[in-house]
Amino acid sequence: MNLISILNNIAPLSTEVQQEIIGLFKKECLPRHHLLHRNGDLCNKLYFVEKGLLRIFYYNDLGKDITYRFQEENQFHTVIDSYFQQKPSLYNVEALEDSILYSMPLSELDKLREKHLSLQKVYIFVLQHFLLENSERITALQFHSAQERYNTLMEKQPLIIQRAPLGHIASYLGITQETLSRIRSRIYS
Amino acid sequence: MNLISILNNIAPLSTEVQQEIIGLFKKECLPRHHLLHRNGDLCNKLYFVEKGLLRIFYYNDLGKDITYRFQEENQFHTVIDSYFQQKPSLYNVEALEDSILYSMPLSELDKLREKHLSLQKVYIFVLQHFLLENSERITALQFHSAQERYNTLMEKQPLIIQRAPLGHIASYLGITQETLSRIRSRIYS
DNA sequence: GGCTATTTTTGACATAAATCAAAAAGTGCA
DNA sequence: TGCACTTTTTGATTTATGTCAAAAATAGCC
Repeated sequence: MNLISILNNIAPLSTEVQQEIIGLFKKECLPRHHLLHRNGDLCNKLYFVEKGLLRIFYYNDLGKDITYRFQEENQFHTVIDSYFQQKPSLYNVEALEDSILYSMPLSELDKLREKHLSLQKVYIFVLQHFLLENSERITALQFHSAQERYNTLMEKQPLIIQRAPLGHIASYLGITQETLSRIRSRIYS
Repeated sequence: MNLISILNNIAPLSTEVQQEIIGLFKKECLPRHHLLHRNGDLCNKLYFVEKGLLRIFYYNDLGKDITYRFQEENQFHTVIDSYFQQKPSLYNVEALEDSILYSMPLSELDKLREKHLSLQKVYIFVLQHFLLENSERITALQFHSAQERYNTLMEKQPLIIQRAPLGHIASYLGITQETLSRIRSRIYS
C-alpha cells in the first residue's frame, strides 16, 4: 500500500507497527456518487484515499449544498467535527468518482495512537498540515477576489477543475456557479 | 497559575509533570502595542495568555494590515506557519493591551511532548480545537454576509468589540472598516 | 485641559459578485 | 441515435460591499 510509505515518510515506523496498520485497514471500493457519511451521523472511520475523490459538504440555512473541501488521492480523511467532539456531524461525504479507500475504525486509531508514539506523531503531523491549509484558506477568503481564489485552486489542486462539477467548485470557493463560469470564460480579466 | 488547571482539564497531569511545566514557563509582562513577533522571523516560543490580548496579523500584497486572529485570555499561542514548518513566518504578533504571558521555548515543548504522553495529548487537543475553529471560520467566510459574520463574532468573542480597534476587527471579518462601522450603526438591518 | 493625532462615522459613488431567467451544451441511457 | 436530464453558459438586473473623501468623535499627551 501507498499508505505505508506515506506514513513512513512522516515518521519512521517499525515493521511491527506497519504490519499492525495493514491488518487494520480494510479496502473499500465505492462507486461514483456513493454517500459515505450523512450529516447527523457520528463518523466512526478514518479513511485513506488510495484512488478517487471525496467531497465533504454541508447544507446551509437555505438548504444549499456547500462544498467544504475535496479530498484527493493519498490524503487522510475523517469527519472532524464528529471525531473531535464525538457528536453528530454537520457534514456529508460523497465519492465524486469511483474510489478505492482504506478505512479503519476511529476506535482502532485511538488505540494505535496510545500504543505507538510514532503514530501519535504522524497524527500530529496530519493535524498540523490541515491547520496550515485551513489558515491559508481563511486568508484567501478574507480578501482575495473570486478570480484570485480560483487561480490559487488551479495551482494547488489543478485536477479538481476537471474532476468536480462546476457548482461544487464554486461553493468551495465561496462564489456562485455563474460567477465561476464567467471567470473561466475570462469575462473578468 | 491558571495554566496548569487548564492543562489538567484537558488531560490529567502528574504532579511531577506539572512541576516541570511550571519550571519551564517564564512570565512576561508586555506593554500595549509591544510587537512580540515580526514577520520574517522564526518563532521559537509557545505562549499562554494569562491576561491581555494578542493580535496575529499579516501584510497583504498591497501592504494592508490584515488581522488573522485574536488571542484572548487562557489561550495558547504560537506562530503556526513558523513552528510547523520551521520557516520564517508570514505573521506579526502584537499585544493590543498590557498583557501578562507565560512563555516557553518551543524546543522545550518538543522535548516535553516526547517525554510525557499526557502532554502530547494536550497538544493534540489544542490542535484539534484550532482546527474546528478554523473550519467554522471558513464556513462563515464562504457564504455568510458581513452582518452575519459580525453577529457570530459578537457571540463568540463579545469583548473583542470593546478591546480591539475597529479596523482590526474589520479585517478579521474580511470587510472594510467603513462597512463594519455601518453595520454597527445598523444602516444594514 | 486644550491640542494633535488617531480612529470612527458619514456620504457619494463605483464595482464585484449575486440573483433570476433562459438558452446552450453535455451526458447518460433506453 | 435520439431524447430527457443535468450542467454550464450567457444575459439583464440588483445588491452588498468597496473606494475615496471629508467630517465628527475619541484618545493620547505636553
